[in-house]
Amino acid sequence: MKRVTIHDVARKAGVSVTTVSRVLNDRGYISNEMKEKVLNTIEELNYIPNEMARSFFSNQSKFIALIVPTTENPFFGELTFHVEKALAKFGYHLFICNSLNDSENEEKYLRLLNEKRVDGIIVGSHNVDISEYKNYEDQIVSIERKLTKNIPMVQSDDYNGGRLATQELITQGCTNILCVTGDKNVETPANDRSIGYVDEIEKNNYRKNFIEIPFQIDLDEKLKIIKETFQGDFKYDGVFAGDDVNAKLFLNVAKEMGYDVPKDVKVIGFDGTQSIRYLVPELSTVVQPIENLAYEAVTTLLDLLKGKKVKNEVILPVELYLSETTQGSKK
Amino acid sequence: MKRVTIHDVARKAGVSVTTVSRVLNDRGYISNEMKEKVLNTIEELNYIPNEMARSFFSNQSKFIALIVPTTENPFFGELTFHVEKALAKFGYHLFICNSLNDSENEEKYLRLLNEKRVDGIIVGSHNVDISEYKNYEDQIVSIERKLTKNIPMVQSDDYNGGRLATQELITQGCTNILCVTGDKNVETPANDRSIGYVDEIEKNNYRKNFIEIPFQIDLDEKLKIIKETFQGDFKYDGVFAGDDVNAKLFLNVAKEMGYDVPKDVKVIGFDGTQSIRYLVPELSTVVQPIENLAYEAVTTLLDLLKGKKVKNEVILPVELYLSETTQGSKK
DNA sequence: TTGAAAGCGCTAACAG
DNA sequence: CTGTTAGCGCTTTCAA
Repeated sequence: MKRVTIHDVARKAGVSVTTVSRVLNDRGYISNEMKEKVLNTIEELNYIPNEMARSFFSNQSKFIALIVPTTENPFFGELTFHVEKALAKFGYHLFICNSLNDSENEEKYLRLLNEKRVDGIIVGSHNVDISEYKNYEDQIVSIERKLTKNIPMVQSDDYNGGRLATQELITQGCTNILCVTGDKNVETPANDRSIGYVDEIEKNNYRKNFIEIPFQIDLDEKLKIIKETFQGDFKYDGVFAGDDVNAKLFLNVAKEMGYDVPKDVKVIGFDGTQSIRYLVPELSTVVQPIENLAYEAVTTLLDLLKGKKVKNEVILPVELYLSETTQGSKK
Repeated sequence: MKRVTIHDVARKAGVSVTTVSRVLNDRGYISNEMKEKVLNTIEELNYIPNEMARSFFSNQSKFIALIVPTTENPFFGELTFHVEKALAKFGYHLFICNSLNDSENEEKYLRLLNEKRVDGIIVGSHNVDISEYKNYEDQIVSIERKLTKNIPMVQSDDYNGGRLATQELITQGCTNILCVTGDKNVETPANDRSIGYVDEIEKNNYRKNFIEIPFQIDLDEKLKIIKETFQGDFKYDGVFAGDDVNAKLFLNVAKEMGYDVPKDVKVIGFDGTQSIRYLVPELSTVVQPIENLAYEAVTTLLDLLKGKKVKNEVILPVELYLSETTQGSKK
């Protein structure tokens, strides 16, 4: 069906398209009489402005891309939700890209975003050669990921989160604590979580123990890695699990192996998504301010696009949420 | 910065813009010589076609909207993920709309989608007066929601899922089974889940018991409704929970109240998202084929847009996944 | 206070 | 096989 255009409105109202445009955008001088006439005609014809034409003309798509490994993961799922909400508030729309942490995917998306002329990009993914992003320095913000010196980053206070979690385990009497990390060769503030762990462990002269579980492998593989921890004597009495999914997988394995949490081993996760807090309420965890992360990333990016000066780094505080996996049942 | 356009390429290559366009789209006759010259220039100038201009001209945004209550919910989160994947496969992009099941939001989105000229809409939301959607009958497909007679719908075999779950509970010895439903006055195939329940219960001459938990209320309110079930004597020995989130909330409350699952009461959920299967592996549930739902919805919609004849209803089979909440620990 | 006309980047008749 | 030209729907000079 043929859509009604600004010309149709102009003709019907007996005015010029310029006048209609003026009414539409509330710009320039218009007599009330004209304005009303146009408004009525718009209503009558049920005219809906064509944003594609506007975008084309103004050279602004009003789309912001969010690149994440996968929205299937609760953390990125909720992040996505809040980013969309924040963007909508400012009249922008979300263009979601699931990179699956595959650099080829990510490059394809980058090309696509370029073609689509998205106005800006928020990166929460962990891949691709940083060089690719250099070309976009004036329209990128990252979340929990350092891309280049110049690209602003928004992150949680990962270091402090690591410390809080480790401290708590120690306070609860743990002396041999395992720290689960992600890919160590990806430079991300999430690594600071283990630095926080290390600092607390060293302060107490305990032993440091690590296992590495790359984020992008599938859940069965993660399970396998965790199970290997239990081969031979399982000697840890505390686990700082890096993220909540790992933490819960760990709980599952521990249960299967007949270990009692928190009696035999205490566990603290990281992220504290709403899904986890309701679906796995027994899990103690470090809660990231996901909604704020999203909001800060969005506002920082929009400021950047406006040419404003923005902070190179925004660090938001985390909070320890304690439950049964560290404290025993609270009944 | 000024972007390089097709004109720049044409000028530099010493050809007409038509020729460049032909190369770009691989249309019409071009000599290899020309083609190569153009291709080289494109490379040299690092020319990236402006999709906004193309969309504007072709009147196709290549965006498909997905309207869901909220991607925070694991089911819709995973659905969104798979819809994006399917769309990408066919060269389309996702425009995500979180309606929060608020009809005002949903109408605002509808207006926006109209302005943005999205090519089609997939509705997985549960709100808004159906009348609103009538204007889009030729470009809408719904998932698990009947909108109008003419709008194609893709759904799981909810009825059979309800039967399977109820049967299983009965087989396991339950005689007084509670069925948790959503909003009964929203017409959705999810209601067929309780019809399946009813049919099985009646076949066995047991008592029917219902509680209603609207989807859109927040999780604390859901918890409250569930807790009320436990006021006075809790008399059920089986629960068919409508969806997995409700099921897990139920498990949490039962545990808190000192009930043993599955000894005192057996529980079966519905949805079987990957999140749930890994984060709450003990939960027995009816698994929906989420990825297929997404894929069918996308292909049906794209066919519809091409003017092809499409099925008015696609029903995909579900599968019962049995675990500890019905069968006791499997150790 | 209003309108005519140019132009955003691209594709597609149409002509050569 | 290649180029000229018009036009997609809108906004914005510029002139009246």
